[in-house]
Amino acid sequence: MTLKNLAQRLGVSTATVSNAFNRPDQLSRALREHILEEARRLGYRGPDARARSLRTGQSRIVAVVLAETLTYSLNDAVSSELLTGITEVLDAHGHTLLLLSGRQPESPRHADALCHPGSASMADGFVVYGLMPGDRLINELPAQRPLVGVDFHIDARPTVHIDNEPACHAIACHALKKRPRRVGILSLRLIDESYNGPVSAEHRCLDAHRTITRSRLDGFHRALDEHDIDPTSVPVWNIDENTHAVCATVIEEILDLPAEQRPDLLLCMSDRIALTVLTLAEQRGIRVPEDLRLTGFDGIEEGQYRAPRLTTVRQDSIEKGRVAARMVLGLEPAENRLLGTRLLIGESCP
Amino acid sequence: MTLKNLAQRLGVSTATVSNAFNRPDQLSRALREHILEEARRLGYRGPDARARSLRTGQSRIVAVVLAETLTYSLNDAVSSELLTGITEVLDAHGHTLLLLSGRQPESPRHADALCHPGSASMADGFVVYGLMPGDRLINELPAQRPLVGVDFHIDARPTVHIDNEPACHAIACHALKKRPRRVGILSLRLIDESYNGPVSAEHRCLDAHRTITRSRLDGFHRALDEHDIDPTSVPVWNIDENTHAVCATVIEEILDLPAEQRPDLLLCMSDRIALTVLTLAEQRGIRVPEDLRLTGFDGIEEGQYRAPRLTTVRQDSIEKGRVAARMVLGLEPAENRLLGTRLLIGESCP
DNA sequence: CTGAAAGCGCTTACAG
DNA sequence: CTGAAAGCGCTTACAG
Repeated sequence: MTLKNLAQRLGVSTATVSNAFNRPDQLSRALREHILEEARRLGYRGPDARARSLRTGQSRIVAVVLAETLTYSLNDAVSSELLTGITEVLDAHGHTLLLLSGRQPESPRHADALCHPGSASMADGFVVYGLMPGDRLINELPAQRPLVGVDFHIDARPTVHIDNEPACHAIACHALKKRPRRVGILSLRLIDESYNGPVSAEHRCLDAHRTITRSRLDGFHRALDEHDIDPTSVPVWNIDENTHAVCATVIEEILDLPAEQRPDLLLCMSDRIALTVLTLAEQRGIRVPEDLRLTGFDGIEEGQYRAPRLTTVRQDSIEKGRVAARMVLGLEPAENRLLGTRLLIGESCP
Repeated sequence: MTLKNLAQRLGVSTATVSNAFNRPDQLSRALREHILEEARRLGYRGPDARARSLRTGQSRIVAVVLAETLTYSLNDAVSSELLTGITEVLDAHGHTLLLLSGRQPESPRHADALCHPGSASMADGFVVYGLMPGDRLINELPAQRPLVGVDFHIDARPTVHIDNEPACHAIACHALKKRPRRVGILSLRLIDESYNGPVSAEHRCLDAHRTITRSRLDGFHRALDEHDIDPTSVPVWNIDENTHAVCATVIEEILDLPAEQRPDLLLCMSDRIALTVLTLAEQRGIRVPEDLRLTGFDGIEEGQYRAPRLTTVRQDSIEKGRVAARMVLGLEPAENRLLGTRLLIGESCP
């Protein structure tokens, strides 16, 4: 059943049927009702989105391109919040969300795929979240359509960011008010290879301008400096994926150090990391904050209803998503935006 | 830049350019390479997905229609696992995921929207997850395209289910081996209105054939019966949304009952509920399992790395998603499927 | 308020 | 291996 079919059966032109669905003001109320009723009766569900999008050049679809795997992004609280904010705006404006992933789990796709934008070119606009592994995917997206980066910079495109460096400086300053015997930093992906464990001089760090982890590390280091602790003396552990399972392997290594080598303050770059420390410390009878103080980053819900609550930086990822979506839809100027954060003092580092 | 443009510039027909992108075997290797190279040089990113989908009738997009709000679904561990399983299969077969929600947060959309399938008609197939509020949305979807229900039944369509009744019977039997003084049931949405609190005779329950909560309740009741406990004597609390915040209001009410009225065994229909009980009980100095035994449902990760681990039913939602996606793509027969579950004994109810 | 006609950008038999 | 042509289902000026 097509619009043309329907028009023939009803003895009107296709333009009239189209108007019945799209421009109520272009035909009489009675005729419109008649057409809609007959459409329903004959099983015509309305104009086909494929044809419509070709004709109008608009699909009412916005794609979110996620740097991480979809599996990760769907299960991570921060990514989920971002998506929540994006969909909130899209919903309100009659758009829907297409999910694309930059980091395919294992896709030995045929070489042909290289020259195909796939369903990406369906979307009216794009939100790109996180540092993509390579620029290939981004270069395949239609260059003329709006594209907004979140949490990392793309040349010649607007970005939505938070103030990572000052936020980390602030939380570290709070933590360092009470002088620790030994500090450690648990970092999210800081280096350019898949690796979990202590970072040493040989490791090649990711480009500072493009990653949030470098900014966060800079904030920590500035605070350490100001408190007369040599940043180079503070060990940094790299965690390649922000999941309980991956965090746990690195953290166990740290918590199982002899008590005199174990840090009594851990600055973590995510709440997920800090929460995993909390759980594993509990299991080992290490008391937080008495034996080990702990800061997180993100301010996710899970960190705020457990006891002890995390001391952390609250970032409003939902708002980040809203802003990005509004830029893509042209509802606000497409320019770089820096969103603020808030220090949250919990019991994990009072 | 269009395919036609490109063909003109290169002095070949549009068919040849199209074949260069889609059917490598239809032209010489040298010509193909030449075309692809020139395409790149001239900024042509490959055939437009909109036109292609109109022509071929395939968009390589599969839509997931979620009964709950996207906000909820993206933040819930079980929904996220389902989506993970779906995207895994879609990715492997070159499809992408479109997210639709049945339960719009607040959308006073103009009446016109009623007669529009919107971008839904873009998709090649549909996975519908959970009981939709009303059949309207489903009836708007193109009837000829594959559609698979998950966790609830749609007339004349295949469904992927788990064995809710037997699973709940089994976990309740386990819990009732040690006779409780007083049992309570914490149920997910069981009644046909937004309500949080004790369920009484006046409440209208949702249709038994369509909801998983009724099946789960039946399983609990059968076990109670077999253990000589009158099911009608066991209070049931309704929780309208499976989030920490909503669960907490109901649970606080229960935990704050005088000790002699408070249940010492709570059968919960989700791990989220059970975990919230755990957190709130901890805060009140109620010991689990000594003062209060607790069972969950789902087997989400968060329940298995905390101490005490939850006693729960593990359902493999990722597999549920895989199966549903494979059915939609026609990779396996579109027929009703019942997936098994596994009883997980943790310390919350040994 | 209604209809005839062009064309969105592509793919696919089909003829050469 | 290549090209000319039809047509996927719709929307939109435009003329009446």
